[in-house]
Amino acid sequence: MKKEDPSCFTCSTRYCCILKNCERQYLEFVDNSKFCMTYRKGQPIIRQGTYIDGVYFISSGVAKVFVNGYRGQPLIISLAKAGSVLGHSTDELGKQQISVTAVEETSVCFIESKEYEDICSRNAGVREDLTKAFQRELNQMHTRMIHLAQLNVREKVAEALLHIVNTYLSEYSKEPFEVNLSRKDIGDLIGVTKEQVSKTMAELKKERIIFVSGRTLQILNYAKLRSIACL
Amino acid sequence: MKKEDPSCFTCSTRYCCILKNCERQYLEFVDNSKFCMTYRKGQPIIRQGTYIDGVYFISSGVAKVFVNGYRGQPLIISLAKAGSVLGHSTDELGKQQISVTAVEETSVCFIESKEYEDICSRNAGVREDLTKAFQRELNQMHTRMIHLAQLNVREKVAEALLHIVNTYLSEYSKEPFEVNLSRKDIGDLIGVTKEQVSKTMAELKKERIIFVSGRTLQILNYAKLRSIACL
DNA sequence: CGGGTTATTGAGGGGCGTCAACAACCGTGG
DNA sequence: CCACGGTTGTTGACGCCCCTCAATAACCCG
Repeated sequence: MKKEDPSCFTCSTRYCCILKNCERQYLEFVDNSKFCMTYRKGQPIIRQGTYIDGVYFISSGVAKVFVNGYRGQPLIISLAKAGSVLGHSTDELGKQQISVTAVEETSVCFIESKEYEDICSRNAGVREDLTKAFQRELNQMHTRMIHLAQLNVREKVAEALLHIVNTYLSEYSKEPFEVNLSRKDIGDLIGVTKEQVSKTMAELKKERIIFVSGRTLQILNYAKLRSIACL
Repeated sequence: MKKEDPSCFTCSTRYCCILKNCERQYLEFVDNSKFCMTYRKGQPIIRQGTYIDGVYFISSGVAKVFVNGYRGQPLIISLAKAGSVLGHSTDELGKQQISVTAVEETSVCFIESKEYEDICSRNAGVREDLTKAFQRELNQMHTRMIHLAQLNVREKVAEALLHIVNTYLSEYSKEPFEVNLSRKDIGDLIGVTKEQVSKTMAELKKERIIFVSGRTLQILNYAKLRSIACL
């Protein structure tokens, strides 16, 4: 799984929360002490219930972050992409509270807790960025809670599709792309059955708001989709 | 609204996340620079969209933390009690993303951002505790998301009642107590209509799992209630 | 005591989950 | 190359859960 380690200085996520305001000397330190790995489609990166003494940063790819719900139903908490931090969702004892699986080929960098804390304690800027990252994540969870609690299926599916596009395409773009998520996965993002996802997507296709064929997705009318999703 | 300020050293939340591992000299600093206030039942403590340059700590009372959802429907994110931190849910610019309202008489201490950051930068212990507090909050949100996404109304109501008891009574106790939340509020905790809350509570009462009369609540059978709530 | 808010309860209807049958797709092996 | 089994996606029928609406009751505060 090990690959030649890329440099932090030329990383595509050079301006992510941990690297952005890190002083040069510490960045060198990170660069030397990090481990890099690549996971293939479907491979687990983190398993709920295990212990990991460190933090992962995604440098490329897409992964699904999920928890085990009730009656064997998972709930996908979020889709992680380049720049996302993984592994800080632990309980008091450090046990991972979430699972992460690569949705497509995904490269990550691993930094040990000790080093990670060291950098935080010495870099006010990094610390601040990390706090902001936590806040951003909390706000995202609040937004998702509102969606789960108050939207109907059609609205939820629209929102899920926008979430997915946002993960795969850097800017809102109208080009078609390959979604490596099943209908069940999309449903697990929003607490809806795979059948309802299928039906709703067929509906949106008929209305010319999206184009779908298998796992190829294309957004034809962002304005309409956003208005359906109550955004 | 101002009252005589109580001391941090004798605070009932002396062992909360910010005070627990704070070095004595900084605790004195906090003690001197904090502002204390008391809000009456129904009074807003924080309003979504405003700017607050600091953080609140609840020293006593209960408050509801909520966001504005769609179609005028609020969603209650959590119930805050002694030891809870308020005001760190901001967007990039520092705008508050949540509202907080006192559910019963509530006392809070306010610390300015500058001082708060100062303490964090000088106290590794406090910093660690705050990170843990963030993690705990994120995990709680994940759990609530599963509830919102996967439970039916009966299960959700059971869970809401346990959440409420947990807020009002220090230990799981079977004594009756006064809930200063309307049926609508309870519904807004779980994304359910007030009518459904009413009906389900009547059902649970008939089954001798709880006793209710108006806003007086008593849990008669914790085991049963927990099993209904999938906990 | 009366007006306003809150709670209770019932009737009705539709949204959405469940189930099932069928179609499409994919990788494997003959 | 096609055959074939397994997984995934699609579509329809059915029924129940839960939202909506409305009427009545209980409560609170002046």
